[in-house]
Amino acid sequence: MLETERHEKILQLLKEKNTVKIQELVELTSSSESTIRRDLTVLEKKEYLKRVHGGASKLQGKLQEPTMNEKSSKNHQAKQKIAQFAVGLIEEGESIYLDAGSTIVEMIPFLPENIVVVTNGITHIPLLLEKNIKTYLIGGFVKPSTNAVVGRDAIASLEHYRFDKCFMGVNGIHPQYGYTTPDQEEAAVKQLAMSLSREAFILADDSKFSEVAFARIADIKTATIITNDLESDIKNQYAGKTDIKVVTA
Amino acid sequence: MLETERHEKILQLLKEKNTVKIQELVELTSSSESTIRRDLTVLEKKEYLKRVHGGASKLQGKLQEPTMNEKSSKNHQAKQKIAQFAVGLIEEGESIYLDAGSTIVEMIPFLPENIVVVTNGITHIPLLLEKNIKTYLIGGFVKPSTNAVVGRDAIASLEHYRFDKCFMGVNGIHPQYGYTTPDQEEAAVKQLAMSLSREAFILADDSKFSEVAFARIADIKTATIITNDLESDIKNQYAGKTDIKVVTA
DNA sequence: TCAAAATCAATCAAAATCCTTCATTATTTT
DNA sequence: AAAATAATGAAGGATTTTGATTGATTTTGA
Repeated sequence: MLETERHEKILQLLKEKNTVKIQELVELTSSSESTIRRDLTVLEKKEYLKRVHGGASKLQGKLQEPTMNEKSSKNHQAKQKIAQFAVGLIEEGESIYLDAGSTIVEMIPFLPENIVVVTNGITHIPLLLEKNIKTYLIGGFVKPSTNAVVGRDAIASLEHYRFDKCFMGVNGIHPQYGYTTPDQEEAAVKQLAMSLSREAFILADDSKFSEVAFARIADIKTATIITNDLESDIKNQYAGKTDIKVVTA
Repeated sequence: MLETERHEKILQLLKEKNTVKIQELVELTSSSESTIRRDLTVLEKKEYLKRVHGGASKLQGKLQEPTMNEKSSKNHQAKQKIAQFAVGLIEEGESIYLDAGSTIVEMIPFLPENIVVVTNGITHIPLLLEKNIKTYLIGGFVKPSTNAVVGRDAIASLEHYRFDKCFMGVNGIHPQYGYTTPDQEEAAVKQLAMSLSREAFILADDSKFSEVAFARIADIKTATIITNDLESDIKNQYAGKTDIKVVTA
């Protein structure tokens, strides 16, 4: 691989995440640990980043609130673990639907090349193209707040496709009220995408459990949940109602 | 193959990708590794790019623009004038189709708010949203090199809409062969968008006249051309065949 | 604090890329 | 048309990059 191409990927990921682990970069670039270490050394010398034990971090003039940092990075780590696990379920040659949103975007760096991705998330596109993944975009109204494509035309556009697997973020998971999200139009798109998939997966950290948002997407049993460690009383609530895959962080 | 033709291909790809591998260029130009290496050496000396182990990368900062600029910056001013004139044709409340591509993107800063825009250019989206313009995106395959949405699904997606006006970039304008562009799939999308519009406008600087590219979009008379100053012999060629609006720069 | 685990730096052989040279093929000039 | 000039592709050895291994260092968790 081209030296600068790898450097760009590293800096790109760092831009999104503030900190990166060596192992992530090894997988992202499919090169060896040694190579990544050498890259980091070079990039540090050029003052593009700061090396830290275990990886590298953004180099910024002012440090942010340490409490904020600690919390969000922990949350972020959980998200990444979940995303990485989700990608592990994908097999070569499959066609995949990726929901718009920050939960799902974490999957992209880990995706294999030989798949077809359909998405309604415009912000995913550059990342997908950078990975040389065949990418299809749903047509329709672009919701300004989230850069997600929704509405009547999005529904019609979706009907053109069928998926092996789809991956969704949601705002609420509840044993009785099912999966929910605040926006009615996004819910409709998610619902249809799920019904067009052989298998549906919900990615959610533990904070989403027992929450209920305005618009209902689907019943709890229509998807497999991928989440991080759960408290045991929550686990019991869902026992037998649907598959839950727990990623231990 | 002509030397300059290869050089242009190289620079073109570099523009899109930031970094290119030798092997990519070998395939793209179907010439040997040696030749590509020689080309890169030449282009580096002219400060069009930077060689790196494995290929070449864009040189960033100030150098890249000004060297190119004898041609490009003059060209850019013309493009802007043309774009501004085109926007002047739009009236409040109209529904507009904007083609993907660098010619059309120049229009966006001048657009009024109270219109509806449909586009197949993903890179236009953030600019449009920033201006609070109601934006619809065509669905379909995302062409990596141009970030344009094309293909069968794009065609189907387009059929949902009707436009008051559409604005297009093209690569060739010829009195006999009409409007042409290098990519067959993009041509199909342009063609349909034009036929869905009450009025169609082609934005083109004078370098596009008398050129012919691979894929035909439409006959010369199906659109109004917006261009900068033309030499009089060219003007005569088109006299009576179609409307030409000339923007004096 | 200490020991186990993880991460790191240094080294070296293998692989990939690069440069030089030369014969061959195109293009231009005469 | 022939000669001169320029561009091309292939082959070899030189150089750079890479990945694996080793032992040193740092972090982690009891």
